Amino acid sequence: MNKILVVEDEESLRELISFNLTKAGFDVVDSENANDALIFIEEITPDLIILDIMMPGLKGTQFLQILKRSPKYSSIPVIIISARSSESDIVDGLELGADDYITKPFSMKVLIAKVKILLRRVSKKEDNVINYKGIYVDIDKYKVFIEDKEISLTYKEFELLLFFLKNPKKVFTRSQLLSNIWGYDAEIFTRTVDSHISSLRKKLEDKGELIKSLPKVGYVLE
Amino acid sequence: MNKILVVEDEESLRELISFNLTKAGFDVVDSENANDALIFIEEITPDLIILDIMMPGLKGTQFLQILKRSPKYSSIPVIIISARSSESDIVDGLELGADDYITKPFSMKVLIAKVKILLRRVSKKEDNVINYKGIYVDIDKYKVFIEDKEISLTYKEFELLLFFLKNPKKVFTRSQLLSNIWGYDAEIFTRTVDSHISSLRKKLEDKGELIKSLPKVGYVLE
DNA sequence: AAATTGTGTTACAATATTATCATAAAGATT
DNA sequence: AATCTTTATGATAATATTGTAACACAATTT
Repeated sequence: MNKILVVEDEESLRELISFNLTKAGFDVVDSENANDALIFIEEITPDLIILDIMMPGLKGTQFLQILKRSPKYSSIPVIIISARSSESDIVDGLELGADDYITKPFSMKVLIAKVKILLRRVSKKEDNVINYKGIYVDIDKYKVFIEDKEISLTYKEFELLLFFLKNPKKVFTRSQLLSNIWGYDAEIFTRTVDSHISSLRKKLEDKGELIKSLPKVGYVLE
Repeated sequence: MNKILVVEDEESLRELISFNLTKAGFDVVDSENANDALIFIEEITPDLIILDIMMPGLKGTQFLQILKRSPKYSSIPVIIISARSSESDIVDGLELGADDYITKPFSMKVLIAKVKILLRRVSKKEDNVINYKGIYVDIDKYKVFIEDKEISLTYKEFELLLFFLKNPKKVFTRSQLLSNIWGYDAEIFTRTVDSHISSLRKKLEDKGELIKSLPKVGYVLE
């Protein structure tokens, strides 16, 4: 999730922007002045900054200069918002190093679209994920969430869950599971699978009920 | 010198834009329709495109779609110019993949400032610094700082850290790390990785805890 | 040449995971 | 209902993995 820092002195506008960005799925931190903003940048290193250029105290322009001179943070994209819409204001803002300039009043949808564009180039890698009935698995990260709450699985539990998720509604015998996940060939009589199913079900909480057992056959993820 | 392709059907505006861009030091090619523009792109591969979205013949939107679907040219930045200024027009244009949207009538100075911004970002060579959760790496200088304090890493430790920083939160097996950092078929035991992880963790002090080990899987930078 | 540094290997203790087993629970069959 | 079969699950032992210090050797520096 991308982090956005909103620097705006006017409370109602700051809250409106924060609310809309949060709703759009961003992780928002806001600051009512540029001095605090500099501290936040150190702390959270945002992926993008929305900056009101006219503020009491440290001016937006000064803030932008400081930011753009810092090798550490100069690459963070900045969108300026400003009530001033004259040609020279816009050109000045952009020449200071801002990546976009939006004049007040502005549309939240447009702001969000512009935020997305600027972030598009930064985070282009797509995730390898599976989402099935409230079970969310990020395969590359080895992470599992049930209804947005992360749970921790062991290797075998993870592999087992992943196998079911890749083959939902298909019934597997214990030997099939053993050969696919454990790599065993022989038709061994063992309760090992049962045992792992049991602990997986418990960790999946109510989603555990999605793993059904079919007597005399095996297991399915419904 | 940067090459800019201007796609605009209205002759007077096309000439005005071309004239101003040329005066600003750009190498301009113009096209009065989108079909021709596609040919120019093949021939000259411009660094940036200025596109009127409403044109007879092949529409600007269609042109943009074709462009953005082409892996070869999808990264060329596009500035849309349009008489339509409604919120939905702007959002649609941006979502199609444009990098900016300017409504007619517009200021030439602003257009040029925006062109410069987009070119600045493209021409800026890929980041040679990484800043992640208090770990700051200057790749060219081979320097690593944790919370502004410089630490000294060996070559392998540095490469290992860099690899993790470039792929944060992704889990890698020891073999993956070996092949990515040590080379193709380095005849090396996987426990070597553990060893290096261990020393890297120690040098990273409290940040060392960001490198997590996943039993039976590998390591991740959280 | 000696000292230092970087790297890969090994050994062993500390951890974590997994398989197995015993027993309970559930379901089927008569 | 009684009996038999199958599944669930917790405890525990067995196994596998990981962390790290120690060491050897090569490369580099002094």
